[in-house]
Amino acid sequence: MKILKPRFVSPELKLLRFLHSRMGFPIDDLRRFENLEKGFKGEQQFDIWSEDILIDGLILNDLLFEVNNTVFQIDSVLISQGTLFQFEVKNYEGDYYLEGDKWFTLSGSTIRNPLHQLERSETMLKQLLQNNGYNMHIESYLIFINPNFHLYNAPINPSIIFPTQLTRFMDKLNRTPSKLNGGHSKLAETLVSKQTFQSPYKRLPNYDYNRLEKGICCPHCRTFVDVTLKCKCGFEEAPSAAILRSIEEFRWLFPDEKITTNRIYEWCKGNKSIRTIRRILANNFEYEGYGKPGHYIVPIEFNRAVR
DNA sequence: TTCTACGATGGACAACATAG
DNA sequence: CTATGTTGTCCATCGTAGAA
Repeated sequence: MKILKPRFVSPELKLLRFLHSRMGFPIDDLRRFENLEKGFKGEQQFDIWSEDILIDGLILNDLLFEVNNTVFQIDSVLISQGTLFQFEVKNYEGDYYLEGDKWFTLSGSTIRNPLHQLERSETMLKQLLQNNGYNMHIESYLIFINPNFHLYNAPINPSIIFPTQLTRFMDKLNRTPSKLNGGHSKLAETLVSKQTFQSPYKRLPNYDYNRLEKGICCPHCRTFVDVTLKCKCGFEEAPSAAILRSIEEFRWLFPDEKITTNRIYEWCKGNKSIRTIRRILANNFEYEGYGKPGHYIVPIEFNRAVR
């Protein structure tokens, strides 16, 4: 098994992390942030689990497509010789129950039926493949990755893989006969190239520069560090690395703002002298202009998703 | 161990470029 | 013109790696 497209923190989650350390969130945004964070943890767990897939196959993670003006996302795809496996990973924790085809948490709040979500993406995926001249057999699975998940009134549905079934499901996957050829790589490339991009900025809470807390955040625990750049969590960082990381955060949060020495000095809230900031900027980036309109050219690592 | 040299840092200040 | 922001230079201080 080969991972053709690894999983990264999504731009939106990245932005939310940057923002969350610097401002309070309205309750809806906070929930959304926590859900994304939890979902990502689940996907990471799934990635660890999927390392044991030993068949000749290709894995593509986090695919985002648009078919018929509808956007859908797939957590993970495994291309084998005869079958394209689609995995929707859920990191649900605790007790849930089913009434008919309605899903509830034990406290009684209703959640979106993940099976509908799964069927929907299978339909769309099938169509996407057909549009591109493929007619591959698709199998979709809903993977509950968290061992502390339980579903009362669970139906007998082979598309659902509960935590206790993960090992046997893996065995089953590994018994899938599979020998890939160039066509499969072509299919994988097609899928990667047919992706769509969504602006990560649309669904963020409102924020403005003046109301964000300034300073340098520890990349691990996301709390502010003091002038020593030694975090309470034990993480320690070289000055230039810390400043460059902070510039990166600023760049993500304010893609249209010009990067100047003073701006970054203020953003890092005097953790380092303005002279040091300038030196680090000058050592790492091109400078354009002079005086008031002068600024550094800091490349942004994503260019299709901006705005 | 102590000493030394060097690079990184930071303060002060003058010179320069541009917006308004 | 002034205000703002950047650059370059000079110089003192600090921490540390390597020499003595």
